[in-house]
Amino acid sequence: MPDVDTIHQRVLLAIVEHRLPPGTKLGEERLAAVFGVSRTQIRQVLKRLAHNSIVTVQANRGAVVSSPTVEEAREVFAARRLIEPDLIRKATQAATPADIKRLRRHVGLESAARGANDKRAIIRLTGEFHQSIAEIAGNRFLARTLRELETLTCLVIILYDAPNNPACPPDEHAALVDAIEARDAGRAAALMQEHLRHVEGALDFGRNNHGEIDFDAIFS
Amino acid sequence: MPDVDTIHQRVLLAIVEHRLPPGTKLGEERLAAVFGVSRTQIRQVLKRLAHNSIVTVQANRGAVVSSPTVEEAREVFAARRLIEPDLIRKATQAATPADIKRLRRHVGLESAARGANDKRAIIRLTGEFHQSIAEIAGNRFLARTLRELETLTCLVIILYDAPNNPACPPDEHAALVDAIEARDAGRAAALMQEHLRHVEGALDFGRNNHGEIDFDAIFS
DNA sequence: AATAATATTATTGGATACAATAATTCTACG
DNA sequence: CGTAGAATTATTGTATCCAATAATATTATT
Repeated sequence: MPDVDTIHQRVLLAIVEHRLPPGTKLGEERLAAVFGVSRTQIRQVLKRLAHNSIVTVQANRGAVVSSPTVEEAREVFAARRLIEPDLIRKATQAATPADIKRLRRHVGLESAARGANDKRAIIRLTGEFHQSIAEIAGNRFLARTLRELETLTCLVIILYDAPNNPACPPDEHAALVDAIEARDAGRAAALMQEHLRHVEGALDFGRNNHGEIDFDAIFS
Repeated sequence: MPDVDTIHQRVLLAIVEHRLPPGTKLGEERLAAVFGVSRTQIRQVLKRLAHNSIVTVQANRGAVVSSPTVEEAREVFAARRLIEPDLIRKATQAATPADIKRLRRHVGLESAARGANDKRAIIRLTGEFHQSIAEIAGNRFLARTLRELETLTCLVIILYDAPNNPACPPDEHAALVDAIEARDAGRAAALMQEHLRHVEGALDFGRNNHGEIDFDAIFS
């Protein structure tokens, strides 16, 4: 019988891996049955997700996986461009040899997933990479904010990515680790900024999100 | 009969205004009686506060107002020094004349509260000023993070401020509004950074927090 | 008399039952 | 045949009840 934290993690993972796309209704009874727990537990999970904007709850109408608007998507990236260069600067100073080893191993896993064309693993590992850097940097509040932004990024990508778009430019993570290992905080920060611009640049905000139809655009 | 949001606000305000200092036990039944609601509502409020680190819950032992450690305090300020200069930059670009007028009026309220020596009003208004800038900047995720950091700052101040320390250097907020009005984003950002350094600098992290006793320090 | 073990009490955690609201289906009328 | 209204169903929101855990008081023993 899984506890609230476990359920939260599993639902989050399902959302991140795009098994629960934006717009999906998350009924309480349904989830309770799936995890074999009472609604009480599910309710806590949904509240938590809602607090991070991962899920949107309407009064008396339940929870659905959020569909970030174009504005929200831009704000997510603006926030990441602000926070992550600073985090990697701090990480470059704070990283122990063990940390760097761990990052290298992680990049290896990413390559493997890319080789196997395992998209879900790629998405998950990509997110974990950025969060690992946040942890090494050692500011729990910024790390928490990044965790939230990272998850939202996954929703944004599924809504707005241009077709046949590589999830994350393949070897930029490796370059980031190189800069950390060289203790070159300036380069690391610059690479991170560039990296985030690449990810955002690969999106197509003109294209409407899949869930809702923009009648204005159609009948104009 | 107040709803969850109202109760959340009122508890938060009480914490911010130092009427509920760090370490205060927040018993569910007690709060439920105070607000005339059931424990169910109170639990939601406490969960929400816990999620923002305002309150700390121990399993089966209830919730207490958090006592940020020295490390956490430094991390709060590090995060603010990163986020707020950027926010005021954005606010400088985005601010409408009405926004600027509102900020001026707010600074006026702060002066008045300082004149009346109303410490609780000073603390509250100071926080609201920073949050107003975040709203004008228009990034809801950064604004949310700042809101959390602001509240934690209030806890940090009560724990670590040097006695007889002016809450916030009096006229720096006015100078910030001046820079916004002059559309000088660079100056605004620099002033903000300086402002935050002043606030942090006025704290005494050597002094132990009031709640817990450091036996190691005493018997060494 | 002091301490340890035990019993009691208080408080939190969770499930269930009930109430309120929204969604759906059915029926009646145009 | 289609639409509007009403009844039904499903789902969320809330309170209460019970169980589990921790804190406190009591008692017994050395």
